[in-house]
Amino acid sequence: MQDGVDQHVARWAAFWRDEPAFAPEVEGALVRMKQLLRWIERADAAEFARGEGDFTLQDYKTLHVLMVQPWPTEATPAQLAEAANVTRAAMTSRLDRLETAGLVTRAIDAGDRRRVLIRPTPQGREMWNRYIFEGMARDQAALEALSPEELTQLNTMLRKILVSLGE
Amino acid sequence: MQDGVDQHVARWAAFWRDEPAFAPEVEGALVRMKQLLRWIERADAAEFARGEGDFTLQDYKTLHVLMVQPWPTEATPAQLAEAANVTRAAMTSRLDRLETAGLVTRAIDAGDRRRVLIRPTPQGREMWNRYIFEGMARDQAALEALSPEELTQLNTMLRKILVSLGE
DNA sequence: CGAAAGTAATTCAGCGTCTAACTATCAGGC
DNA sequence: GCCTGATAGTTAGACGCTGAATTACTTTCG
Repeated sequence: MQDGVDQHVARWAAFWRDEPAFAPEVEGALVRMKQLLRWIERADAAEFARGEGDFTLQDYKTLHVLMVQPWPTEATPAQLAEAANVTRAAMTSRLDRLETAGLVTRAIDAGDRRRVLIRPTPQGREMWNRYIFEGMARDQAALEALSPEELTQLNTMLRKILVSLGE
Repeated sequence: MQDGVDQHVARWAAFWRDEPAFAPEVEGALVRMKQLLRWIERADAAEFARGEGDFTLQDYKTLHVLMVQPWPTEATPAQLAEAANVTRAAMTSRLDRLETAGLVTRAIDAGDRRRVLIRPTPQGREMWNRYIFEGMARDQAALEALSPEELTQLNTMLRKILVSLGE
């Protein structure tokens, strides 16, 4: 079996025959991961584009990184920014939108009054529930080509990598 | 062995005990891939942040999707936009920058005069060469936790997934 | 042949994100 | 108890991206 990445990699393997920095299996794996994640991203975007409301994929992702926090479901803007991979400034404006939409609340931390604690409202939880299962179903469909054993192996390898990177 | 994703997944596994849409191994694999790619992205960004020139990581990525084209190294803006995962409008302005920097050329396709063919200049090729090997070395370092056999297995699984998605 | 539909690149307005201040609060040293 | 330095969040201005309209060219078909 072969995919588009194989051809791409084969071309460079021929070109860089004696170049130790070029590792076909490394480049192949990374390009494939990028393509897979992009495919899922597009599927998610398509789903939200269909929806007529003004609840965007970006809003959903912001809400998601909050809902995924350990109990009690709350976090500071800085933590959410880190989890969402955006700057704190960007998170401020994202939270403004979610707050005015009534999906999250802002509360000053009594122990450290510089900090702000973000918590979901009941409507926020409900909104998240409305999309999370469909999203997970799409994720499952995207990986359905793998058997449970293969999926476990895949996780084993990825886990090794992340542990080696110090996460 | 366990990583941060395991804890995260274990929490939700307990919460959604009887929810078929939640597949721990699926969510785990996707979150891990995202984290790995983010780690590499940050390493690349750090490298370019050190450089004092006005050649940005974004410029590099744009140049890269061009250099990676099959011989002869040329492509239309639309192809590059697809490869770089941005809109054509965005690619237009990216190419403006590269063109004024003397790294690529624009030429009207004689066969179809609506099309524009982008080609690297010698300076463009040299600029790309200056960064590509360091980038690949970082990629290799990021995956060094895996043995060659594991790397092959990893690619086998990712290939299966991409083929099943129709790429 | 010539009109209509399609395609490629570009331009432009709107908007989200980033960098760099700025404000408020906390912690440590004299 | 203050001053210094660090930290959390927000604000302001610049920049890049998106989506829609525009221009130029090509293809299709009556």
